[in-house]
Amino acid sequence: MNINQIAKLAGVSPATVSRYLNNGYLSEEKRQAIAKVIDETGYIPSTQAQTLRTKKTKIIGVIIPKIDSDSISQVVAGIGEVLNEKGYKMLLANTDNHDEKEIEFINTFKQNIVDGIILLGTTLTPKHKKVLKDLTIPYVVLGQQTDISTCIFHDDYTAAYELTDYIINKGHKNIGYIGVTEKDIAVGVNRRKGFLDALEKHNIKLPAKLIKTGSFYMDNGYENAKALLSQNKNIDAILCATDTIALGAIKYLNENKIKIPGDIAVAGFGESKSSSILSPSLTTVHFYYRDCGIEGATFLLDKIAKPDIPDKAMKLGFEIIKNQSV
Amino acid sequence: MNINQIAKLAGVSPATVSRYLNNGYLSEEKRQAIAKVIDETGYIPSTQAQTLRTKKTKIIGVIIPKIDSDSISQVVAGIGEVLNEKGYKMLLANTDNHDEKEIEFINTFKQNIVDGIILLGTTLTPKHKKVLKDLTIPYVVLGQQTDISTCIFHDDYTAAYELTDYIINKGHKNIGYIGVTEKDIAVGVNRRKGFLDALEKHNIKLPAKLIKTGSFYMDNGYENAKALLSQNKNIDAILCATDTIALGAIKYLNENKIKIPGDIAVAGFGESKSSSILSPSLTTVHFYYRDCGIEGATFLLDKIAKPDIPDKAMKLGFEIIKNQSV
DNA sequence: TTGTATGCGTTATCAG
DNA sequence: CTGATAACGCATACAA
Repeated sequence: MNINQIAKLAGVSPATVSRYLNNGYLSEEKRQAIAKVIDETGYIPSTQAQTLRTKKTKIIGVIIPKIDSDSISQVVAGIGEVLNEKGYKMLLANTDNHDEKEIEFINTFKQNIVDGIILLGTTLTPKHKKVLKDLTIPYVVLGQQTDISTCIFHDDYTAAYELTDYIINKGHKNIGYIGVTEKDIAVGVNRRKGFLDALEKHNIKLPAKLIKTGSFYMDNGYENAKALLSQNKNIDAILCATDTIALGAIKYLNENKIKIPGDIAVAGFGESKSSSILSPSLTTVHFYYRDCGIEGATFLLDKIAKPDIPDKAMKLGFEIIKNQSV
Repeated sequence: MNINQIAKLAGVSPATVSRYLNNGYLSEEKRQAIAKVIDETGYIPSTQAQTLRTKKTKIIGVIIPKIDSDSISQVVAGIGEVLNEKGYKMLLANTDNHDEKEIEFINTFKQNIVDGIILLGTTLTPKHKKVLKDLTIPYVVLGQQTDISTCIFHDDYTAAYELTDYIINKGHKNIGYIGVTEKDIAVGVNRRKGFLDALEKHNIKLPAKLIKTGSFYMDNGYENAKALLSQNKNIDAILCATDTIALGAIKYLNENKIKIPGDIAVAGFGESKSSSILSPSLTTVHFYYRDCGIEGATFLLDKIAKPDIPDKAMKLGFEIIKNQSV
């Protein structure tokens, strides 16, 4: 079933049917005739052919580092909400934390199959930037600050600074830190810097063995909590770069009957769903993930509609969630 | 940049370039000439035009009820793994638990834009079945049993039966149940039936006010735990249809200083990430979510390649995770 | 082994 | 307001 057959059945030209489908610049009479035929036949226009002509797919590519993460799924939910509402679809690509795959996906996407790209960034290597700059379709970066395009990110530095300040004011001085790779500027660098600067403000010197780095997964927290405790007998708090990592640390502490926060205080970032259910509940930072997705998608669609609107960098706020673990 | 220009630059016909791109039925000489031009120009064939000709998009539509769920994101991760490997892309549609939206998405998808559909089912109404049956492209249903197509699902009934049996054998007799809508056969009906049958085996009669129903979200657990406790003074255990619901119940119990499992035992389904970190850790059921996604995607791609392979129904196993909350 | 010609289903242009 | 016609970029039957 195609537009020609519909035209024939309705006694009009294909062009008129096309008008009916789009602008709708035709007489009431023909409109009804066409409507009737389409209703009877259940005709659906070919998206491919439309795309071939219009160069618009109404599909947005979304690249994420992993799917089973509380924070990321919230961002994706926010994106999906906007896209849905505006009649766009979402092509989801999961890199499983392999950053070369991001480049691969961007290259796949630019093969005319998406109208725009949303990159939920972890690392932005020079190679990434090169590929992105060569992109002719609009894109936004979420979660990382960058000057190459519009980005919407969180105030990781201040969040870490204030959270650390809070922990210190609660009487903790020997604070261990479990972070992630510095290739991730937002989570790896900024959160750690906020932590260190807050310590400095309080004139606390940190021995190197109180700082650990690992993956984004729970076992990082588990293993490095173990390492921190065995290497630092005076340690009285652990700050983890993400809630997931904090969960791993808590698991280790629980298994070894170490009391939280009595023996060791623990805090994380991201306000994962379980943070409020744990006992003691986890002190953490609320970021506006859903809003991040909504803002990003909204801007991207705007940009697609009006390519000349200027790029922007948008920093979102945060909220310290003061729970029982500190 | 299109195939004609490449052909001109390489001094061959467009058809030859097309052959180079596909079967590759040409002389070494021309092959190299074309390769050189493509390399220099960075030419990428138009997916749309290819699709318009071949009717293949290499895109699979995946419809899910919500994204921010441990279990669903695992299934999606499994699907993504397979699709990636086979050069397919994933169009993700999130219904936010509105089942009419599923139908909407199926209708959108069948507009020639996907080669197949994976439906992560919650409810399969007659309307759903009608729309699915009309579908001309292959599809599979995950998480629900159905006879209209290939489905891969979990043994919810036996899991609930054995888990309940375990709870009873641990000395609990006044067990409350917090479930979900019966429109969801797998989670709403089968888990509850397994629960009730296990009680019956032990000759335990259950007053109606020990059974509650609500949403898939934490507040269902929270509110209904409150209701159960206020209405049943002898209650000594609560079985929840999902871990998320159990987390809500635990939150209520914690807030009211009710000891788990001393005063009330709690169990759930799905082995959410936090289940092992909670203290006490949550007794739950491990389902093979990732495998479900992998199996589903693999079968779907097989079906696309060979449309005449027969449909099948595949029931996956489970494992009771005996933790401290019971 | 290669090239020519045609059509996939739609939209845009332009004349009527 | 409407219709004929020409693209969009590619793959394939067929001829060479």
